[in-house]
Order: sequence, then structure tokens, then C-alpha cells
Amino acid sequence: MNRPKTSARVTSTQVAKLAGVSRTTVSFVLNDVPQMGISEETRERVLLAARQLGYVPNAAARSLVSGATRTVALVVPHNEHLKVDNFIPRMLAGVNETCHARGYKVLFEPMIEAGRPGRFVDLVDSRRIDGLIVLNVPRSEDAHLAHLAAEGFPLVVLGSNLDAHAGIYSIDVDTREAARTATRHLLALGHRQVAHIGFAPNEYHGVSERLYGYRDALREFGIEMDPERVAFANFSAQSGHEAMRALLAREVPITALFAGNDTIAFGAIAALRDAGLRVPEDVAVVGYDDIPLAAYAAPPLTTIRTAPYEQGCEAAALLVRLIAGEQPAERHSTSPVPLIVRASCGTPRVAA
Amino acid sequence: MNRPKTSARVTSTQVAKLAGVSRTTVSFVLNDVPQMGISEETRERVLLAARQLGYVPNAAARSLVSGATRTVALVVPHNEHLKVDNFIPRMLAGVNETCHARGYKVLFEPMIEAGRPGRFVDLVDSRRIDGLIVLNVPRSEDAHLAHLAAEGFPLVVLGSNLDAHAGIYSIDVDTREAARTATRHLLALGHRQVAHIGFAPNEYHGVSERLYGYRDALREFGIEMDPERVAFANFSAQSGHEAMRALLAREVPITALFAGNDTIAFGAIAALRDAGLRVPEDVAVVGYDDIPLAAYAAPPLTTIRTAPYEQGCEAAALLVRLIAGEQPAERHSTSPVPLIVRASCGTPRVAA
DNA sequence: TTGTAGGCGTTATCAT
DNA sequence: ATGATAACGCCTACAA
Repeated sequence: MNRPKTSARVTSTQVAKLAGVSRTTVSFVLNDVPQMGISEETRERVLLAARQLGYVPNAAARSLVSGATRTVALVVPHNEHLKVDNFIPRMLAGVNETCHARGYKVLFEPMIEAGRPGRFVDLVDSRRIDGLIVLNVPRSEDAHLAHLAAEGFPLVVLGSNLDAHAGIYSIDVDTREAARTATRHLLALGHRQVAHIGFAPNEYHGVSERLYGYRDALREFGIEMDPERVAFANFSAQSGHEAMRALLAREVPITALFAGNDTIAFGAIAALRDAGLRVPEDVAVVGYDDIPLAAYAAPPLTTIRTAPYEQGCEAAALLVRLIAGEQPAERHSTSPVPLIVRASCGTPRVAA
Repeated sequence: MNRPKTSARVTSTQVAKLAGVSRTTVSFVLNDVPQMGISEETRERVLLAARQLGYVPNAAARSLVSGATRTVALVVPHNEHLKVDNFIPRMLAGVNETCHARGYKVLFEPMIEAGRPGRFVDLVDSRRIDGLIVLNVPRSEDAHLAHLAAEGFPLVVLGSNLDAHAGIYSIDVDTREAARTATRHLLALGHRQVAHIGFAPNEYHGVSERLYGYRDALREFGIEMDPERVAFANFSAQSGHEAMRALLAREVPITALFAGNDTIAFGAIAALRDAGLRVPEDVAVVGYDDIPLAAYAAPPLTTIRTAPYEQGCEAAALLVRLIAGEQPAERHSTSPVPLIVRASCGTPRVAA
């Protein structure tokens, strides 16, 4: 069979031989280096030869000499999160879309592997990537990131505390303000016994931001935060279910819930249902993220729209600029996070 | 400050110099080549020097000479799918977990970028990856895969038609049988007007497999498939919602639905609700995949458990074996797909 | 307009 | 037991 072999043991030397030119010429043509004065005819011949042989340059060789890999990594705290929530998948979609459009491949890396910190820094040190996007940094990893940023390595941080990462480029939403908005919404509807379930253990920046926002809103209404009405889950619906059961078991009256993410909200709602409570009649619920299913659940969920896909796109676009050597003046971008009102909070209730 | 610089312009030559040995020795020590008789003392010195300098071998250089990249790619049909369904994220979690545990990085690649076929084959040709896992191959890409497999490139296919990929290693479930099971469940409950919504356009193997299984089950009960009761969606809840509306608009009586995936099932259920129909009282619904939220929805969804995480793990484990040069005799692994019965189908109904 | 030569950082084959 | 030396495939001055 005479079909071009795409098996890629093809080297530029072979292309050169077939085209009857030197490797240099091949290189010039294929990377179309301008001003090098390659005759149109030679050009054609080289291109033809390359196509016939199914030539694709060896990435390792190229990156060895150029120092670039055209690859970036997206680092997330834990693989596990992919399974139970869809914030990360949507963000990955955005990162992937934008990176591919700009010629970059995306490595998906968990920060924690099998219980212990993965060495994502090795990716940098071994020069496997040109840049890094890091999501939801646990406090324990702040130092590593600061170090990388100080060295000038292209780095964008998502979903983190601006203070902790002052010198680092970040794409984020104002989580605290969003949490305030969500909680205020419940308070404005007349609720005074508002519970909160964090979406993760408290070592994540995003978790404490929500907690602060929740507390802020309560204070605005002259209410002091009651630890008895606060619980922490772990990303999944199941953990939300358990957290809600725990809250109910404390037998503190609760008429509303601000959940740290939508998935947890759904778990909590199921727990309320199991306990014979109706949503929104007995307990109003606000979620966080606006996952695609939020609009289609029963009841449809009132929630904060964080638009992770768009955040991912923005982070990737910024990263590519950093890789290109640009140094944008603004280091922090904060997008708005609207409250999407649906049926899960019902109508205003008369003050108790 | 005297902290080891991890910035990794450190080369093995520098380590050699600091340790007072040659680069060869450094290489032997770091890759601990056995039988090479390196004195314990030299060993220590090299290791110390490497640590002091924060030496990490350059991946490109290493892969250039070794021919291996310790990277694999997971190819999925479209980025978009990440956003709306969580089958792929869970599978990615499995692939990622297993690959990282075995020292491989994972590149996440869409097969279709911005509407046109991405050249995932270039990853192979440019030798950026040592192996490939491909999910849900559209028929149009069958030939490329056959070609790669014929060349002996390590390749595992997921969620595809076994006939179409006879010579290719695959991890899969018996989709057709699962669809039969799901549909039979509805028929056994007394339903005779069973609709089906495919999870994607019909160019995917998985979609037609479900359709065949659906048809098989109907036939077992002496019913001929009615195209008027079949619609196709596009992964998302929204598309499920639209498909259900379309079905309802046809005004063909329907008492049960087998949805191509859970996300679509939820969209469809919302459409039924919007139309004033109750689930399960008026329409029974079976989903497909058992996404984590299925158990927490109202009503909890009866569905087929496809366990994508486990499939991902299995695929990755197999791929790593293939990369290592093994040639397992069995090319196809098929895992069981149990029907998980919850509340969305209600109780047996009297025959109409 | 094209060819020659050196180097990117490793690994691996030889001598010593 | 260790150290030169030659690849790996590509890019890019520089020379012709």
C-alpha cells in the first residue's frame, strides 16, 4: 500500500532528502520564516514532500531547542472533585477551549494525589509546561505559588483569596460579596434562622469567603452568626445530605439555608425532604454556582451564577498573554456574580 | 537567601560539577542504574548536590532520547460535553487517578475543536504522547483509530461499537443490553407506550446501541418501535427538556420514558412537570448513567449505573500495560451495568 | 537562495 | 568505578 505513513518516524532529514534540499530549508519552509528568500518552487517541493511522508515535527526535539512546550497545566485540588461537582469540569471546558484555540495543550493535574501533595512544581522544573492555572488553592500551598510567581513563571490563580496572593495574577469573583447577596436574599424574604453549609472543609479560601459573606449579611440585619447553624460538607450531594442531617439533628430551628454549592444544596434538599420538610414552604434554599441542572430541578434552585466556563476562558486567555511575555497592569479580575432567582426560596414570609 | 532555587535552569552538568563527577555518573545515580558499581560515597555526593541545586531532569531532553513522554491523552468528542453532563468528568477522574498513580500525565483533548475535527492524531505523530484513550468515537473517526491500532500504537477505546473496532482494545459496557434492561423494566411495570430520547445525535455508536436495545425490548413484548416516540437530544438537560417538549407536541400518548442519560432525564422530567404531568404517576422515567445527583433528585431517578470512574480506571490501567509492551489476549472488557431502581418509575400499573 | 555546524540536556556505549 | 563521546531531532547563526 502506498498511503502516506503517518506513523511519524519521519524526520526532517527524510523530508529534505525527498525534496532534494537541506534540513535548514525544510525548517525555514515549515516554520515559514520570513525574509529568508525561499523560492516559491522550492517551497512547494518541500511542502509536498512533507505531506507525502506525513511529516510532523518531533515535539520533544522542538521544545528542547525552543524552550517552549505549548502545553499548560490546570491544577485542581483533588481528582475527587471531578466526580461529584461540575464546577471544575465547566472550568476545564473553558480553559481547554481557549488554550486549544491558541495552540496550547492542557494537562489536567490534581494538586493532591492519593492523600499527599502531588509535586505539581515538578512540571515547572522539568519544563514540561509553559504556564500554570491553579484552582482553589489550599492554604498549605500558598507558599509554592508565591515562589513560582516571584520567579516570573506564568501563573494564574482562580478562586482564591486576593490578599493571600497579592502579587499573583488572578481571575475570580467576589465570593464574599456573592455570599452576602445570597444570604441577604433570604433575610430580605423575612428569614431570621438562616443556616449555612460550606462546600468543603475550611482550609479552602473559597469556603471562608462564603462564611464571611454569610456573617456579614447576618450582621447587616443585626443577627450574630450562630455556629450551631453552620456545617461543612465536602463538594458532593451526599456530603450535603449528611451535613443537613447533622444540622437538623442539632434541633436548632432553621427556616432557610445558604448552601456552599448547588450540588450540596441538592443533597441538603433531599435531607430536608427525608425529614418531612418542604422546600421552599418550610425551608428556603439558595445554592451557589448555578450548575446546569439547577434550573431543571424540583424545585428549580435559586443560586449564584459563577460562570466557571467563562472564568476558565478568561484565565486561559490571561495565561497565554503572560506566556507571551506581556505584563498586564491589572493583576486581579473580578467578574460579577448575579443571583438567579428561581422557586427554591418561595415568597416573602411574615416575620416570626 | 540560600534556599535551593527550584527555578530549574539547573542542568545535570551543574550537578556533576558540584558533586565533582561526570555527567554520566550523575545520570547513573539519579536513574539508579544497577550493576554499575557506583560507590556509596559518590552516590551520596551526587544526590546531595542534586538536592541542593533543586535539580529536576529536563523532560524534553529525556523524552527526545528515550522516545517516551510519560504522557497520555484522553480524547473526548467535544469540549462542550464537559459543561453539561458529568459522565466525562467522572471518567477523566478515573483515568487521571490511575495514570498519575503509574507516573503518567494526562492531556485532555477534544476530538472536535470549534466545529471541525481536531488533529488528535498529531499528538501521536509529534510523539507528544505514549498512548491514547478515546471516548465515544463518532463514526467519522473510526478509520483514524483503526489506522493507529494497526500500527500498534497503544490505544484504548471507550463507549464504542465492538464490531466497528474489532481489532482495537476496548473497555465498555454492553450498552444495548443495558438499554434492553431499562426498557424492559418499564414494560414489566405494565407500560406499553414507552418513549426514548437519545443522548446525542445518532452519529455516536452509543446512541444507536441504546436505540437498538430499546427496540429489542419492545419486540420482546410484541411491540414495534414507533419513530413518533423517539427523539434525540444533545447531552444537556436543556436539550432533554426540548426533546421532551417535542415528543409531547406530537400528541402521541406516552406513559413512560427511557432517557439516554440522566441529565437528559432531568430535563425531560422538568418538561413533563411544565406540561402538568407527574413523575412517576403519569409518566415513569428511567435514566442512564447514575450520576451522583440521581439519588438526590425529586423523585430519585431509576437508572442504569455505568460507573464511568471505574471504566476510566480500567482503561488507564490497560493502556499502561499496552505502553509497557504487553499484548493482553482479551481485547474487549465488558462490565456489568446494573439497573438501580428508585422512585421515578413508581409501582406497576394496570394494563391500559 | 541554500548548506554547514553547533548546541539544546539527556541517556547509553564504549574505553579507561 | 568513572569519564569521554556519540546520538536523539530540531533550530538557527553563519558561511557560501
